[in-house]
Amino acid sequence: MPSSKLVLIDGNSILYRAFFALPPLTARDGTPTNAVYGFTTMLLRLLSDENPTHLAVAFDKSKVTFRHADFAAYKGTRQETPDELVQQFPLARRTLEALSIPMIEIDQYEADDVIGTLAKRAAEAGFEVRVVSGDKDLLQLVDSHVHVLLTRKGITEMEHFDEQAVAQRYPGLKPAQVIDLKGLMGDPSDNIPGVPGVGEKTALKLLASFGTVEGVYEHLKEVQGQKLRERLEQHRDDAFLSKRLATIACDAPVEVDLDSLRYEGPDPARALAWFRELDFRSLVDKISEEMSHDSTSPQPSAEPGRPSTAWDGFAYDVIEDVQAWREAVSAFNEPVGVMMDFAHPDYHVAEIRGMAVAAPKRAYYIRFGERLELSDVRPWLVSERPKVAFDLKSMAFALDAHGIGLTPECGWQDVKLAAYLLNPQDGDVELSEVFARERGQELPPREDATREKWLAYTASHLPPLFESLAYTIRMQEMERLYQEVELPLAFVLAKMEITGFYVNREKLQAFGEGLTERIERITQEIYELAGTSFNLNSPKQLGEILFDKLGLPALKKTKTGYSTSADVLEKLAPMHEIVQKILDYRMLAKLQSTYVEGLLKVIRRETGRVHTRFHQTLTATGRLSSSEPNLQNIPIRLEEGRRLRQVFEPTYKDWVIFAADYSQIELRILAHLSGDEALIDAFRHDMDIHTRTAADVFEVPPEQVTSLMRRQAKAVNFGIVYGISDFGLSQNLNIPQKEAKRFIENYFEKFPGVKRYMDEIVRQARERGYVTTLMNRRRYLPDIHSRNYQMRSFAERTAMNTPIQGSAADLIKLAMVRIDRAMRDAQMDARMLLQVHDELIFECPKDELPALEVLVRDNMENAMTLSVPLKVDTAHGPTWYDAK
DNA sequence: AGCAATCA
DNA sequence: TGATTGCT
Repeated sequence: MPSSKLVLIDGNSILYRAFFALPPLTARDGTPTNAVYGFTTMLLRLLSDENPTHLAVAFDKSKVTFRHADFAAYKGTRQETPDELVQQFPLARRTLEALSIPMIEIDQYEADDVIGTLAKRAAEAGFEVRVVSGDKDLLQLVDSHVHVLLTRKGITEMEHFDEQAVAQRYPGLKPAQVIDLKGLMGDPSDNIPGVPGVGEKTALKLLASFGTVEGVYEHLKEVQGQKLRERLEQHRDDAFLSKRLATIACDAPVEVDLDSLRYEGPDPARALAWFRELDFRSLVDKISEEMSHDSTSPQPSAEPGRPSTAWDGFAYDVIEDVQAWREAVSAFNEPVGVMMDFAHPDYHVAEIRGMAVAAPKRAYYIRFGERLELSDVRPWLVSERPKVAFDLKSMAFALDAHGIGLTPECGWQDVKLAAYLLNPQDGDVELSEVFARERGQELPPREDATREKWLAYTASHLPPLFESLAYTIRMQEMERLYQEVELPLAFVLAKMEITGFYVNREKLQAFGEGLTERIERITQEIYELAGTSFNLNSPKQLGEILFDKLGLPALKKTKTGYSTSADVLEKLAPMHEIVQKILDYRMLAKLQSTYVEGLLKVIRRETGRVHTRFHQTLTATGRLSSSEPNLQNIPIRLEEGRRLRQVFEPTYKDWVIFAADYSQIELRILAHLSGDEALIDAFRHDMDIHTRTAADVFEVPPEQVTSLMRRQAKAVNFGIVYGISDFGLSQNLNIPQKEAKRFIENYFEKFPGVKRYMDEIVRQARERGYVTTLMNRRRYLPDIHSRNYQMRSFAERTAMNTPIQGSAADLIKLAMVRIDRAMRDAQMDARMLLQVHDELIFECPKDELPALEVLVRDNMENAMTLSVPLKVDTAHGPTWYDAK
């Protein structure tokens, strides 16, 4: 049996060294991390190089120690520890916690003393001991079983000192004489005086002759050199004091049992989660690599028939009959990873070939066929047994097509959702990207030939992956957002996608035919006015016609040429009748191509409905997005486009479309977040907020607010929500930037709480590197420190906008989850169809309308309690158009 | 501010 | 990929 090996680390010394040895380094949130980084890399290096059986890190507990009783000025010349280092001590402690490494500190004693005491005890108990520090004083501890590792220039480079190495570094010196050396030399860094004029050379010579400080003074007369003798005589007390100060107390009251320092290796999930939080990317890679190879850390066994973490040797069993399935699944008593084997890359094509079910130590591929059907695994899929998936919404969608309805109560967790909450800026990511980011592991390529193995392999990794994500989510206080909002919402969204929205194809085609006629007519008119035909859809050709041929002024340019955007064309409209026709053409063409043709393409033949996809893990703010088709941008502003909504009908004849939207949700959230009294007051009195803003900003009574004033105030309110810039507002209102600036200044004067909030949130973003929403959804803003004005300003506006937009997203998502549950509880037939950021669209039988209205309004208005009331407007009608 | 779709 | 337009 190999002997026990104890590694003792001088935490303070290493952190101090690391801080000054490494360039500045910060986490995403701006916290300095260079010292912790060095500390951690050193720890990991030690673990792999020394392979300790026992391990501890010692810290100084208090500034005042027993040494100060002896010499008040001890360490008196030390500079104040820099703030950037002070901040890192708690991080170092949490690092040790994450790595499960014991920490020791004792009142009145320094880390040295703890180390000396433990080293001595351990050596007596037959341990090999390694002491790690940056402080040469520790060399006094060296003996045949205690070696000292001193950090070299960097931090991971170590110089190994045994007795021989000490004698080499200080010619002829024994480790025990280190204190005598220091007694004579002193140590300016600790304000230990020593004997002035005695340096290392002289001290070593003296000690070679007389052994100790005591020996020197006993034989003072024999010392060569009168001046030296005089100095020694004069500073006798200093010499003895210095020796005492340098002497490590090997009898400190350390009430720690050596057994309790036994080191079993870190918990990989905790360690990785913590390193991820610190943004130690290279360490995340490194440690996951080490853990998958290091035989001392807990690993799945590599026995025959059992999976190892490595792809090549990965083994899994194929299950094809009910009996084997039951046996396999009943043997799991831990969270199980599940990967569905879709026959098609699009989950809306809900064909399922099989599924992988695996934990780190056992993996199966379940092949569906005659002897085992999906319905056989249904009880397990809907049970409360803990199961981990990647993209639950797609599973819930596909399984529903096979009569298996997953609910939030079914014991599922979702790696994709968890990963999104931790890094929303990455958008919709693949499983392989999460693996790469969280574990530093490359996933093998997904190939047809190894499909089943790939699924089993990845499934086996899902549970630990989820564990580490969940740990960080808890640390960032997003557990409620995950458990009570995003996770249950996935099931709600799956249901909405499954339901779809009925589209009256004939109406839509007729609408399109009307458009075609108008487009043809207007195209001819434009060609006549231009005197030539050209591609109206090409901004380049259009620009040539307008600005070169017709000689209209080019008001704005783009990177590639003239700008022909709507705001430019609107200014040119009075100058030539072709311009308005082009604007009309643009509108009609948009309606035709995007909405009529686009919608017709995605109506499902079988259902006559469109089944949009809601992306729950895409936006940086927490909003949903919608695609194929995007039902979140169906026209409404202009009547001609709005009519398109007439093609969206209820499923059944006697049903209606019901819509409920939050009134001024973002400004209400701003009122709450900022605590601005005027804004809060306005909403408590349910005023028309734009009129009220106009009255304040233009200093007139509300009755005298003109429509222009209200329009301008409305733009200011928008600007405020988006994080105002005078440039942006001037563009919006088509006014000089100076005037826009005055509007904003006026606004902030009337709403000082808003001003304070905006300043504070930007300050917070700078300090922490991120901003948060009401439910602690987080968004990192690394550009907030950019030297580039544009990028920095953008980050600042994002800092102002994200808490507002993101909190609104939190709010409506929470409402959706509750509404879904309430509708199920009440066994209603009504269905939620769409979410459009601040509104929800339903279809329901006419007779359910009153109950649905109450239920929806209640859950939306009371989703959260803010300092202003939440107001919901509702409407209904025979089509979406009529629900206004 | 945040998205998606279309076209060249 | 960029320009444009649709939505909140």
